[in-house]
Amino acid sequence: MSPTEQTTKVIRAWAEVFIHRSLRDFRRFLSETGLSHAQFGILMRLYHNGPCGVSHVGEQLGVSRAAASQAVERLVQLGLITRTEDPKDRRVRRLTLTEKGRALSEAGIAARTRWLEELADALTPEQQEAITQALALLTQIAQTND
Amino acid sequence: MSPTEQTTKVIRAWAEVFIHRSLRDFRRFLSETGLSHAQFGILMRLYHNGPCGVSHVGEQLGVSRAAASQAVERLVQLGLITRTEDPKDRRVRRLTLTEKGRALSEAGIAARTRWLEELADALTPEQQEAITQALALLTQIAQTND
DNA sequence: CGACATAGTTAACTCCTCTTAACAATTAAG
DNA sequence: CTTAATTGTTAAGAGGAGTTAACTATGTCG
Repeated sequence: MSPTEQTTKVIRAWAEVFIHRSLRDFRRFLSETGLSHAQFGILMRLYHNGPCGVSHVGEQLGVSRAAASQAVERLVQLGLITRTEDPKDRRVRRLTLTEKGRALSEAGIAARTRWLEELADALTPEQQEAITQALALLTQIAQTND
Repeated sequence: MSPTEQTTKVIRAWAEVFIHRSLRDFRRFLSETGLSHAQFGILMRLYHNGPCGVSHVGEQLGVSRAAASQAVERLVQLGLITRTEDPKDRRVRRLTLTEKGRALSEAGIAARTRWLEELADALTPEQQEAITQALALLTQIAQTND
């Protein structure tokens, strides 16, 4: 069963608003911190999925190992991640977020979600409840469908 | 009244999923079309707000007029927008989407929202209805609060 | 008209990030 | 052990996209 035309329309309108607002705030965050989009992408990878090697970062970003290595180097110099030797395979550099890196990751997430949280302020408790249930449902289905 | 801890948690989880999925599909779209993020941003500006001048594009992107002019030049060469003289003020180059540019804008929007539409497929009609109402409400409030 | 402001373009330069290629270190396979 | 594969780094160079400065064309105002 395909979504109705009405549902599709609502979804697209919502997506437009979401992307527009999130991106605007996120861009400001990036320019304040001086990080590039790709650099923050690496932080998010480590934040969500834990430590990994340099090649893995490159694959996720769709760039060569060399480019990934260079990007990692910049983040290390900024004190956002650390490179340690993996005891199981000493060829691998295990990349881990520092405290500073973790804090910055969370600040970035907050920058993208703050507008939505503020939006929730404007709702009645009943509306908040309905929204919460709807988003929780969508999130749950999305995570199992990924 | 601030949103409850539970609401905040749900919102953040939802935002994470939304950004992750949308960005992944959108990145693929960009690499397939060969457009940069900023270039697509110009298309979206024209798609949503109609024709405008070069300086206006620069302001929105937060770059100099020169940079905007160069970006516009690339889009013109790609056949995505046209530059015509504004009859009211002949200094101004009126930037307009071509048919190709409009189609590409819509394809980009679709690329970012398709996963969500597919998600709606997996819902019961009652769930779809609840989601539709919730998102419509959020969209409406967001647009008036912007 | 004449001085100044505004819209856009172009040139020269810088910065960032990518690529390929060569390399070192480590592990896996025959 | 020897050879091959894998992980990561480094160097050299290409390209994208930004900046400032100079310039043209047009509009505004005293």
